[in-house]
Amino acid sequence: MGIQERKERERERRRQQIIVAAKKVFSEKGFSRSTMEDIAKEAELSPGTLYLYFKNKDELYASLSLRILQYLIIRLEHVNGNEQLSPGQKADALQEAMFDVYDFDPQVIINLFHLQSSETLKNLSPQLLAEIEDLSRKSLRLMARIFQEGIDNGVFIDRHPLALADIFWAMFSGVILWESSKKIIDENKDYLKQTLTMAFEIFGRGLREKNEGVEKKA
Amino acid sequence: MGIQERKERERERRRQQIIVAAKKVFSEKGFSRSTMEDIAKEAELSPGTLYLYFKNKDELYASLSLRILQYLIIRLEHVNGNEQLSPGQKADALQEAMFDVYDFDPQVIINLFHLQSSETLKNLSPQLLAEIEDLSRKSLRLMARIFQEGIDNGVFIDRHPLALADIFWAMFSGVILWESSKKIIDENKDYLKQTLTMAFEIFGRGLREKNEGVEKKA
Amino acid sequence: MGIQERKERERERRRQQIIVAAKKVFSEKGFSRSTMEDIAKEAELSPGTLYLYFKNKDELYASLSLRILQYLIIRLEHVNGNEQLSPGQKADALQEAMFDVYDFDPQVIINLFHLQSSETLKNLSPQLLAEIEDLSRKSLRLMARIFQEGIDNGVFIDRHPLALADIFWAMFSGVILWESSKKIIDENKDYLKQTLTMAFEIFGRGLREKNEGVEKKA
Amino acid sequence: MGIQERKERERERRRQQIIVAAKKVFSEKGFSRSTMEDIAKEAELSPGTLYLYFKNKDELYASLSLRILQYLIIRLEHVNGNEQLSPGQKADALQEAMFDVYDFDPQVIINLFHLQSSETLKNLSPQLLAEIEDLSRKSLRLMARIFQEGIDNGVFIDRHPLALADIFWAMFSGVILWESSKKIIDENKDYLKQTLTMAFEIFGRGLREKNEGVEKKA
DNA sequence: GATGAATGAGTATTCATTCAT
DNA sequence: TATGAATGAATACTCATTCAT
Repeated sequence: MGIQERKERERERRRQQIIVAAKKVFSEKGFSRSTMEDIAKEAELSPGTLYLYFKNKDELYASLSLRILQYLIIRLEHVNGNEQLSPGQKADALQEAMFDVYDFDPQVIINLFHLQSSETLKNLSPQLLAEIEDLSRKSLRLMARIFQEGIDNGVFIDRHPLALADIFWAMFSGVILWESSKKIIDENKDYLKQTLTMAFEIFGRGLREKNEGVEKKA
Repeated sequence: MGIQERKERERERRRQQIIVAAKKVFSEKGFSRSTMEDIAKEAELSPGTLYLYFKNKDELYASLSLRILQYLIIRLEHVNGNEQLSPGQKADALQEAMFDVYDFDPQVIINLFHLQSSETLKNLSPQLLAEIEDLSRKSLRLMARIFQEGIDNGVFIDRHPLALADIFWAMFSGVILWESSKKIIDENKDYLKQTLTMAFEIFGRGLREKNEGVEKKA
Repeated sequence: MGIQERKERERERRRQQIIVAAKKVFSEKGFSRSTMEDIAKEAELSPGTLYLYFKNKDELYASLSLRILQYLIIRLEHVNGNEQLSPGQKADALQEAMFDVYDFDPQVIINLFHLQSSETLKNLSPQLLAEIEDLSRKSLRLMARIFQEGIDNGVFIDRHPLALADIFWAMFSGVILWESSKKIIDENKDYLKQTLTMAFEIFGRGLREKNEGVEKKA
Repeated sequence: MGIQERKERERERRRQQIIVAAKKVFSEKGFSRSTMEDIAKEAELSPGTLYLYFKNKDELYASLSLRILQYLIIRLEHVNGNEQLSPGQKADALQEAMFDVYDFDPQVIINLFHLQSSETLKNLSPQLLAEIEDLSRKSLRLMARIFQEGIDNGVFIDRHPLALADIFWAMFSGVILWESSKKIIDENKDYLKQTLTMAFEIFGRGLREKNEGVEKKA
């Protein structure tokens, strides 16, 4: 058992070592121009070894996103769990967390986009796919909970919290989060339009607020 | 003379025919999984013919972005040129224009992202590259002018118009526009943070506006 | 008839125009890296036009060799026909002629080599092939006749004139003439060895001649 | 250490295996009509493997020349190193060596010619290029040393040894050696003419020697 | 587990040649 | 005749993946 566990931990360490190397290489060259050999070299391993830890190149790539989602969720849970904070302060803490995510990996945006490609998804194992979907959804809900709380307390204006979480995420990452994007690209454009319309409304209010009176007269 | 002109027009028609086919194939499969043969088939041409009109696969892909930027600029110029509209109405018209851009090609986002990869840029001819940079900058300035006008008229609150244009574009397309992104990725992350901080401030205001009093009390 | 003839002359002029262009391009880039389009551009014609005058790229290339062989034969006939010259003077005149051939086209060597490739020969029309073989043989015989005359007059040492012609040609062009090379490459190595053995003998004699006594003592 | 060395030897074996296959295929079809797949098949390897040992098709081809130059130099060093031989005997041994080189690879001539094409040279790595230049020069100097010795001993007539080496090589291979040819083609034709004039002089002497008196009277 | 040499299917690109105008 | 746009077969080269050691 102890041995089993130690082995498992060792295995996990290797996985992380590879992911870190992959992150570096993908950042520099983009997905399709990075070769498995590049990554192996960066990780100071042989190409064959990579396949002991990841089924294929797509899974390796997807694991980057998984990792950042895990990090994001830890940060979100921490914000949510802090009973001391008012909804407004939580929104601010959320913003802080997002900046840290960005520091952790400035390629978040591109990673998550690449992941959405239906061709990429085909090459992922069902487990990995399920895990990503799960974490995506979870992170969205965690964000949404922050807004929900604000709305419940009458502190935020009354909007659907999930949409707000999307907007927030969109502002941050320049990307509509995985779960939503998938819908957009694969199914229809309505969801995007709703979210964006709401975003623009908020944006417009922020933009004109101070001089609203003037605008109305015009 | 007339012949020269007709030929030129014929040539342009062919280019468009290829671009339309490429757009379709790239949308369906993504860049690296689309082959030149796929595109040729879609365009009902032979692979060799593609190379009479585009230097290589990267240039063909980049031309998609060029095309959408051209369309965007036409729309923006139309909004700007309409003297009838108040700054607020222009902001709304801008939003309309952006939705139309999205209808024109829902892949805008991915296209522009792909374009930012420095590995991709290496394969573009200097002219094409210059043209893209020029149009990117031009579109940003056109958006900025709309906000500038609002600020000058005391209708919008006082922020740097270029940053507002960035935010607007980011909200819409889920992407930080080419000119800015290049800065972010290649140089430093400060510019992004500034823009985002501003975005969050506007967002926060829009979010809490109605109940600001309550929040303050809390 | 007059019209027919004028047309034929016009046609020949075009052929020469193309050959001159081809010579230039082939000299600069070598055979396989020269494209028919390069040649067409150099000749200020369209690619299609080239095919009105030459069956294919190989025939165009072969025609270069044909042209130089024709030039060579004219010079050789002139030397042979001059009754004023002694065999020794004819040998000197032969040398002069060869230098002129070289000035006419410094690529002779490479042209004739390329021509020998059996893969190239496959693409030539039987007529062209026959013509080249004929001219090659003719030029060798013309050279041989000069040596024959010297031998008959007791002026040159007694060797087979054809072999002497080969050696002469080899020295000049750095190449064993078409007829011989073909034998060497396609059939066997004996002919080359014979020729070379004789060449080395002559060379050795010329090299040591002055001090032959010394050498013999050693 | 031992492992490192064994691997290196194994690697060299593979290189030779490929070179041998390439030699065969190139001999049969010529450079441009031989495909990498042909060569791979002949070597009983996959196309990809060829690229593990040679950067590209041109480098593989150039390596054939390298190999023969290496062989030639070994033979020349052996002749030069034999203190037993008189200059005249060394010249004869040189001739023997050249015949063996020819037996080793009857394509020498064509290989070295191909190598001279400036378009080919562009695709070679600087190291390989330097190595070829070095060996070319070295082999010429080794030949020259044989003639130098003969001249120094008063056995050979007094001419520039390098030019003699060129003539010798030209007779043998039907090609003016790389170093010289490069001068000829890229710079000017003077060097060739000098060499040839000297060759013809030697030729003429060998040709007429027996009957020189007769000729002079005529 | 780890290696890295070998694989070979996959693809961008070229270019001799054709043919409608 | 001349054109030159279009063709599409041909091929060098890449790289994810495997497997004997």
